[in-house]
Amino acid sequence: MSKMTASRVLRDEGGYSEKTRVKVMAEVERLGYLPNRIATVFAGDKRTTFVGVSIPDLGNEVFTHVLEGIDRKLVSYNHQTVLGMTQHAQTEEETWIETVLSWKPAGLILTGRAHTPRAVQLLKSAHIPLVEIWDLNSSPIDMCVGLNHFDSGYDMGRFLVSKGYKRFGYVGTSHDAANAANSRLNGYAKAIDDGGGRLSKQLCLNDIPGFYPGYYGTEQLLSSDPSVEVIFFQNDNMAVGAVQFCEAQKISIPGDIGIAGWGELPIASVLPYRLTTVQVNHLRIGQLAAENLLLRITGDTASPVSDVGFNLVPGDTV
Amino acid sequence: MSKMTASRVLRDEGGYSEKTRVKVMAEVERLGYLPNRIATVFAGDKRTTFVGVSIPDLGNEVFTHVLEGIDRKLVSYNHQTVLGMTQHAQTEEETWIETVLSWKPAGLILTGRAHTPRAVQLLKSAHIPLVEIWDLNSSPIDMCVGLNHFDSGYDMGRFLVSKGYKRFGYVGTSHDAANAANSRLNGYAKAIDDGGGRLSKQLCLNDIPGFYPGYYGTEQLLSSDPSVEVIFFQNDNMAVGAVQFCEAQKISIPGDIGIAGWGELPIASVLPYRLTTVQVNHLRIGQLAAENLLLRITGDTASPVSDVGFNLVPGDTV
DNA sequence: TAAACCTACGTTACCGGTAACTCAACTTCT
DNA sequence: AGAAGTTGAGTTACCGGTAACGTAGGTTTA
Repeated sequence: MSKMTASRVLRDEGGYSEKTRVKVMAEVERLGYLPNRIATVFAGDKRTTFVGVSIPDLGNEVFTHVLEGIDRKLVSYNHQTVLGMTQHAQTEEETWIETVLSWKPAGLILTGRAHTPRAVQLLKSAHIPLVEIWDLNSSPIDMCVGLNHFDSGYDMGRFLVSKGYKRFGYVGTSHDAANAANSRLNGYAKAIDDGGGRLSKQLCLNDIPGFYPGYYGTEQLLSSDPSVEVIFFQNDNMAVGAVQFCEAQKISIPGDIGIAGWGELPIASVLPYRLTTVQVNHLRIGQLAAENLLLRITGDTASPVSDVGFNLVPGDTV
Repeated sequence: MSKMTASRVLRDEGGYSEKTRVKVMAEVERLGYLPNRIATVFAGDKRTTFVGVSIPDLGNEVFTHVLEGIDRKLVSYNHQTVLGMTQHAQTEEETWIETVLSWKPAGLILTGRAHTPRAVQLLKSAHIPLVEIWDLNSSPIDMCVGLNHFDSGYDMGRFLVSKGYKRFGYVGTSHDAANAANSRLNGYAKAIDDGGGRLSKQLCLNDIPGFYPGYYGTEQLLSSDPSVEVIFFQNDNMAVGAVQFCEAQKISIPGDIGIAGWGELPIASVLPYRLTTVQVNHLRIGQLAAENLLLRITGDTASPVSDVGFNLVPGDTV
């Protein structure tokens, strides 16, 4: 029997008899044959079922939620996630993009919209479906899915202004001007400015945005500027750290100080009071990114810009 | 110029003149040539630089830490992580293994030691480096890295017995008998039995092991059996949920009830007191797994069983 | 009943690298 | 100077699938 006949049976392509099919399948069983998908890709100048997904880091819960949304969707369409942790560095991302492209992925999903010029060049000339997630981008390389971080920061700022606060603080962790957290800070600052308040102290710690930096960041901010009445944190983890600091120091919330987080992470559900925060459906971002990518992989069209939006949660901590 | 000459230059294989090298590199630059690594793998019956990494889910912080340890190490040796979320299901894992193997990965890292018979068969006949992580296994398919979960549960049980507790409780989330958390529970139960105490109530919630299940699980356990004096939780997240529940209900810790967690997750760092827990270096498990795998990929030998151990943290909550 | 058509296969060539071989030109040694 | 070795190339074949084409035998149609 020719290998072509076997190939036809295995691909369920038709053009073979039932008798032949049985014979082929018996042989497959006997030999424990597993197809070499590499050969198929190579032969047909096709692509693998891999989708490269780059995220800044895995320590940050929001990105793992996004990743989970992506992978679940991809798996259900027989695709696999190839992970890329960029450590918030564009050069790392560029290296990773070049490597992953050489393996002929079906598509790419990148976090953030800032890339090196060479990376952009590589992405464009690869001619494969691409989704930039997290921060919304009016002119994506191919597609993008996310929310407007500036607006979410602005809305929080405006809300806090409406609560009567005059002196504002901010605690975050990154110095990277191009990132989304910074857009939130910019929106927040703008809203405060528009509302006649004053952003009297902003802190960008050189740490990961977790509980403990929230804890000591609060301590640091309050000791260097005790006039601050309310603090907006980069995310809920940091805000929870702040709440714990205040509890430990018998600082009343929201009596003595207001606390606001961002991202609605699970931890907030067990606090003694509802945290003021911005609710974002991280899983949905991942799902939508994967869905749009898969549409393009199968040759359909997909919306170039998808806004998943956000919800301000008033809470009880301001 | 023949493509063979170009191939030699690009692989830095020697046997070419400087003049030729310059000519080749100029052409590479001009065409924006990217090598097709698929072709190389295909031609030489070689393997890709992909390493399949299966984890139960991404919602659980411990696994994301392990994954981070793995990926960081792999990246530094020019390998890439292909993610597999098995959703705690062996059949999902089997399907994923089959798919990933057809793409000729350099190696595999699997979480847990329980696999379907067919999966084991596939893994054995693939003849590639393989590390089973998390729970220690005296007879791994190839290699394993982790700790003895039974022992960690036993040690915690013995410690609590030594503190004078008589009536014990447990709150976890899974019903899967083969998993590591269950080994901890078994070790815990054995220590209580050996110490003459009584495991009067154990709860296995059908939920993810997060803060909120810890919160309502505690409520459920205490209302159904108020005699329980100390509760061991599946992980720190659940224990923190329990602490929050007790704070909300004005139940004193450790006066009215003892709380013990497992895994030393970051959240514990901002509690008002030090949580009694078991410290495990999750990142180290990932790193070591990747290290051993890479050793085997490059043809060296690596230890078949690596125990990363654990530390009981006495804390202030019992 | 002959032409037209379909069914179930087999044959050939190709994808893009690289191992293994060949070979001309040049260098070094006896 | 001739033999032997070295250097910098080119040539050929192959990896495992599949697209495209070929074809023998059976079936349908005019």
